[in-house]
Amino acid sequence: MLDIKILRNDPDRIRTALKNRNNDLDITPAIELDLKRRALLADAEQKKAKQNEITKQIPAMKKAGENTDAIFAEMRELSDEIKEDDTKINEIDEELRNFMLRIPNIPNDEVPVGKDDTENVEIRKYSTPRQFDFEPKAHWDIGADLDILDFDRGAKIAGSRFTVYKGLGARLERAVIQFFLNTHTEESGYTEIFPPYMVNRASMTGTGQLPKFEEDAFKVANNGYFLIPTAEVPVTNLHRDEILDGSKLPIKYCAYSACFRAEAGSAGRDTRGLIRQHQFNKVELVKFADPEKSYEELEKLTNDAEKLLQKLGIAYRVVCLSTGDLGFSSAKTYDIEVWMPSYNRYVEISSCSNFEDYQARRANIRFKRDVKDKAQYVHTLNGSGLAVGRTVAAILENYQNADGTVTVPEVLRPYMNTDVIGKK
RNA sequence: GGAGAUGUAUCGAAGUGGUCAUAACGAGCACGAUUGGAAAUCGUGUUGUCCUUAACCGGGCACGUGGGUUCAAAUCCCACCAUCUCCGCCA
Repeated sequence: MLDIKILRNDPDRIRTALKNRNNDLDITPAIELDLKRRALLADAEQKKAKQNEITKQIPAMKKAGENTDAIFAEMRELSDEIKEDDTKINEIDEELRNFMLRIPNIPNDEVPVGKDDTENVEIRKYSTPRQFDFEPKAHWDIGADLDILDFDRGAKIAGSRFTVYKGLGARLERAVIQFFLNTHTEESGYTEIFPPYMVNRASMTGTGQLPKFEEDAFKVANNGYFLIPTAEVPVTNLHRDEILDGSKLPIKYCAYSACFRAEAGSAGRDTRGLIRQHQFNKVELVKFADPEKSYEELEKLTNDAEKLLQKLGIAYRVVCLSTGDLGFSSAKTYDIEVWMPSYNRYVEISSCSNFEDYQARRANIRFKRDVKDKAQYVHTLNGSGLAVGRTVAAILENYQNADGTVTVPEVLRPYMNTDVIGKK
């Protein structure tokens, strides 16, 4: 959520941001609601002040034996008026809040202005795509041929966009998770969290998934909870409604979780393989940072995620998302894209964002530099480190051999207990 | 799932319809006094948020959350949430 003061004092800044995002939302109604709200509020508060003052005198009047009938009648009327005002204010409040929750974050000045993902800017590249001296297969074919991925049975027992991992496939998925978490905790200083996979509405609102993107989430029928679309939701909300100790910043968490996405609106896209599933595994990195250092922390976080692909020895590139492709809550995002031979292009495997105080304001996460200081909002950041299913897909494709087997990347061998995934 | 209890500031805790939410009392914390220095002791200070204002001042709201009753609610009523204890069920 944006600071309402920006709406009051510098609405054009929001208008520009919306325009750069290709968002045609008109904020005029919000400005009017805010004005109306403040006028009503001033009126109601004046009435309440009067009510409080007279109420204070009543015990003395009663003690003195004075007749209070007239004053009670007058007060009843005042009380009714106040209730009426309060009802109106509450309605406007909710309407305004709802509106504010649907205004996306303002992109950072450094973010390239662009209409969509074609105008993202490549920042750097690691290694070069592997050149094959045979016709490489797509990971879904490799997985099926090696009997380690079972898409048909995934569809049978659940539905489309669900996959069963089997044998060394299941083990590879688990190895990747282990490798990621161990690297983050042992080398990069993150504290591991294992969060709930279901969260309440307040948590989903805190990180920005609600109210605008409710149709993208799975909702649990009998308790109204949501299946998490990413560990970002429970982990960022760990500190919802808290005031953090400034000397402890940055707080760095990593978390493995399954992630659940309805993938509404992406029917027909990436229907084959592991790229777009209703349930997938991901290791997420989350930081709570001092506003003055958050962009420094974004670079570090992105590097922490990149390190995994370097260790795995797979080509990737980092792009800075343009305003037209930037996520709703984010002020700046780097995507890490891994080389995927079947797509013959780079495919997103991580998205590293600085949300500045946008999520912190929604989730009310603050900090004090010193005990005497006033609490201020932290900056929240997160990034995938990395998407596990897509990593497995990238490994299968980039490490495949002419005979149909797949070489296990060096760093995963301790977890896999084999050098090669071969036919049985 | 059943029964009971609890929810007040940083923590413990008092307050059961108005004169104690500028929230008693105790602790913590900050500053000061005392001291060679510390402990102990003494003193002073210490909630958040919203509206208004250049600022000061002023005002509103908040006793788990949301409603209701009342001229007036921490206090009475209803619903919900969380925690604890016991019972049942369960990996």
